[in-house]
Amino acid sequence: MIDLSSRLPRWERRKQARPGELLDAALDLFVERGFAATRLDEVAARAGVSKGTLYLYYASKEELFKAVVRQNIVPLIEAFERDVAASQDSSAGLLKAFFQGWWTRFGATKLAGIAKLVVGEAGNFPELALFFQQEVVLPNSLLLGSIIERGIVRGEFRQVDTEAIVHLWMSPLVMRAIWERSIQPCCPPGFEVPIDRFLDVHLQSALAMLSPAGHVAAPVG
Amino acid sequence: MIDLSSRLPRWERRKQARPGELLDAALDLFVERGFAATRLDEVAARAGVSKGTLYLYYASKEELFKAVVRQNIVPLIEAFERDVAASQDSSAGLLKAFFQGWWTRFGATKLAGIAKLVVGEAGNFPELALFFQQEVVLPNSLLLGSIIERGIVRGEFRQVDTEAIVHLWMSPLVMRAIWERSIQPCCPPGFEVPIDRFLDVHLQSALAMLSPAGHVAAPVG
DNA sequence: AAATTTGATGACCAAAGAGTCATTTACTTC
DNA sequence: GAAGTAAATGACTCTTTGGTCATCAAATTT
Repeated sequence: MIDLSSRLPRWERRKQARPGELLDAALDLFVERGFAATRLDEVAARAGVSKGTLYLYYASKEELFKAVVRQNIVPLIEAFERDVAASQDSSAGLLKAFFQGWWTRFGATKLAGIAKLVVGEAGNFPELALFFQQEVVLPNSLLLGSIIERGIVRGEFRQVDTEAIVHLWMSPLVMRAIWERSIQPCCPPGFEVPIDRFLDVHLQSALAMLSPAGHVAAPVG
Repeated sequence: MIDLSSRLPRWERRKQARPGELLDAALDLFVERGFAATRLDEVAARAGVSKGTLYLYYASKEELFKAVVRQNIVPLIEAFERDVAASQDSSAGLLKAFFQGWWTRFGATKLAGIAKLVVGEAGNFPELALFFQQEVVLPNSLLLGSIIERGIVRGEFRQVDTEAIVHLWMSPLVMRAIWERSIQPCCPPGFEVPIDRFLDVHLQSALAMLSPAGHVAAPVG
């Protein structure tokens, strides 16, 4: 005997809520498994719907991924840009805020998993890599570059090779973020360098190089 | 009409040569496509044999990968260690040689593709990540650390947080190597910072921080 | 030159997984 | 409350691929 009176509807129509729920589920799974290894069945299941429903809202796996980036990372960068533009701080303080802000708002969050994914799978999905470069990497590089140029213009920093420096200084941040999500979790025993110590040394090295009274390194070899 | 007299044997028995040929083919494909996306059929085809033959020599895809690393990267690091141990140069010169040697012998070669692969797929293949960490990353870090310690002991460098510095200074090298094999190839138009300029700025920054007369960065924030 | 050994093959299997679509059913409208 | 709309389903197709194994045939031995 089945109790028909208490039967719940098998599903609900929730056109407004579905896209966001699917995007959240997709973010989690893309970050956990990468792009190729994420199963759309599983994304749908985590969002509480069937795979067919997912295709109702996103035309393909790639479109789903782009939507995840657009919802989560693009606005983050835009907020970052506004903060920098509005800052009244010294350029050195702004630089410190950039490094720390980058880490706490991006590097330390699950969003950094997206960066790892793109780097690892760019070769197999060039479309996604191009999209990420244009929407995320480039704006971020320009932002850091603008901070450095601001310092130079104001006479707070000495003249430097801004373009090279931007890449040089993003490297430790990006690398650390990737590392914590790839090899490190597989290697439990070793005590790692705490992030504070790491960021500290990084900032120290950066400010040393920008100091207008900057010393000259001894020529080598 | 088929000319039977010129018919070649359908295959040859070449127990000695097969493993090396399979390893070379596997290296190329792992680097091109990554671990998960590399097809064993294709590895076998590139080595001129069938998939069944591949399994005659390597028990699984993972074992094949480990064999590739053992043959190509492990000896490279050992040679590197010998070079450093035998060096009569100043510690600053040794450091420069390490950065440049790392780049020319590893970063600029297809072997760097293996590093990209491991970073990107560590989450899905923890065994491989652990193996790579132990056989490649750790020895490399220890080697760079030993150079820094050597300089400190000799009084050529000031005291620093060696552990943090090792990670900080490997980051730009590894990141650049990964970058050139992931996102950069997808984004043709932009002129990139040439590697010489990049390594130059990197070394400059490193030596600045190690200088015994090292300046003190102005406190910020 | 027959018998034996073993390197090599390729058809095969089972397990995924991306994307499709005929059908069902929760809501809306009148 | 009947009819209509569209949100949601889930079974299905088509393809791919790691790994197996019965069989074949090139060397080697006797």
